[in-house]
Amino acid sequence: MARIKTDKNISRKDVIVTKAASLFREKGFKAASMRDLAEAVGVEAASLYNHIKSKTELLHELCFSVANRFLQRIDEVEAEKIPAIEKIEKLLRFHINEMIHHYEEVYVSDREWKHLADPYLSNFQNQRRIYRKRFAAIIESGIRNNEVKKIDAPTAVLIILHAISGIESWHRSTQKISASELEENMVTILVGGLTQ
Amino acid sequence: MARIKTDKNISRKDVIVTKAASLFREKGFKAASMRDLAEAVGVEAASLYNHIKSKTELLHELCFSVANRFLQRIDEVEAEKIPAIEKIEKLLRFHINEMIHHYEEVYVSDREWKHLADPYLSNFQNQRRIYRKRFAAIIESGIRNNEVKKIDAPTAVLIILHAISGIESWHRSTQKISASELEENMVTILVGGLTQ
DNA sequence: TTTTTTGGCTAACACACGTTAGCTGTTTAT
DNA sequence: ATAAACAGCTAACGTGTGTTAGCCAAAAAA
Repeated sequence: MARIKTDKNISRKDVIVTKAASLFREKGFKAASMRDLAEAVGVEAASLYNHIKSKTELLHELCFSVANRFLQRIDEVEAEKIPAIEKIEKLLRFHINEMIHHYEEVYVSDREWKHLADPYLSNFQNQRRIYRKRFAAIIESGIRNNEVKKIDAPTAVLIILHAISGIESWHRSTQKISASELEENMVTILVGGLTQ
Repeated sequence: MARIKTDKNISRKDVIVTKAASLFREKGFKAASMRDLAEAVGVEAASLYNHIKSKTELLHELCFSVANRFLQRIDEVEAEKIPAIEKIEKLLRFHINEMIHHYEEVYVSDREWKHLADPYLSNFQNQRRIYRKRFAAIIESGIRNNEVKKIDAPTAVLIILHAISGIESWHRSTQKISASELEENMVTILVGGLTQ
C-alpha cells in the first residue's frame, strides 16, 4: 500500500493539486485523466477521491488561488501613491514573477478556465473582467498625466497580459536566458512601448 | 436526408473543416466531440466520415494551413530589401490581420497543436521553432544596425507573438474598437517598444 | 493496548467518445 | 434511361472516462 508522501504542513490534497497543475499544463484539462493523475501521485485513481471531491474541484482551486493573488496585488498597488507608470511596472513585474515561479498554476488558470462549470465559470470571468478594467484604469490615468502614450488602454492591457503568457515559451526553451534578464527585457520592451 | 449545403468551389470537407475550427476554438480540441461537430454541420456523426479520415485530420489541416501561410509570408518579407524594422512591422501587421480575419483557424493552430500526433506533432514544432528563429534573426539584424534597442531577440519574438494572440480577447469583447484602430495601437506599442 | 480515523485497494457502473459496417436514397455521368 | 458515384442514415463496436461502493490495513488517538 503506497501512501502519498507528505512533508509537514503539506496536506495530501496539496500534493494532488500540485501534480494536477503540472498535468493539466502538460496535456490540458480535458486530456489529462484522473488515472494519469493517480499515476503521477503514485496511487490508484479511486484513492484520489479520499482527498478531493471531483476533477473540476482541482481546476477551481487552481484558478481561484491564482486569481486571488493577482487581485490582492492590484489592491496593494492601487493604494500606493506613486505615478501611474510605476504602478504599471509593478504589476508587470508581479505578473512576470508569478509566471516564472508559479508557472504551472498560472498557466493552467490562464488557459484552462474555460472548463470550469457554472457558477465558478461566470465568477471567474467576472473577476477577470474587473481586474482588466482596473488595470486599464491605471493606464488611462497614466495617459491623462502624459506619462503614457495616447493609446487605447484596454488594448494595452491585452497586449501586456498576453505578452506575459509568452513566458511559457521561455520555460520550454532549452537555452534559457536567466529569469532576471527575461524580466528586464520584458519590462524594457513593454514599458518602453507605452512611454514615449 | 439533410445534405451539407455548399456553394460552388467549397467542398463539403471545407465546410466541415471550417465548422471544426469554430468548435475547436470554442471548446478546445479534446472537449469538442464529433457529435457536436456533426450537429453544427447539420448531419449525423457517422456521415462526417464520408468526407474526412479522422478527427485528428481536421486538426492537421487547420494547423498546417495556418503555418504555411506564415512561412510563405516570412519568405516574402525576408527577400525584400528594406530596413529590418520595416520587416518586423510587416510581419507584425500580417500576424495581426491573420488573427483578425482568420481568427478561429489561427487561434486553434496556436493553442491546440499539442493534440497533434506524431509525426505531425514534431513536424509542426519544428516549423514553429524555425519560424521563430528566422523572426529573431531579423530582429538581431535590426539591433546590429541600431534600428532596434539592445534586447534579447528571442524574448522580443515571444512577446510579439503572444501579444498578438491577445486579439482573442478583442474578438470576445463587446465594445470593440475597430480592427484598424486595434492594428495601429498594437503596432504603436510593440514597434515603439523595440525602437528607442 | 484498544479504538477510531485515515487512506489505501479492487471492482464496477454508467456514460460519452471516435469510428466502422452496411444500407439506402440522391445526384451525376454515360 | 441506366449505371456509377456520392452522401446521407441507423446500429453498434470497443475503449476510456469520472466516479462510487465496499473492504481492509496502517496510523493516530484514547
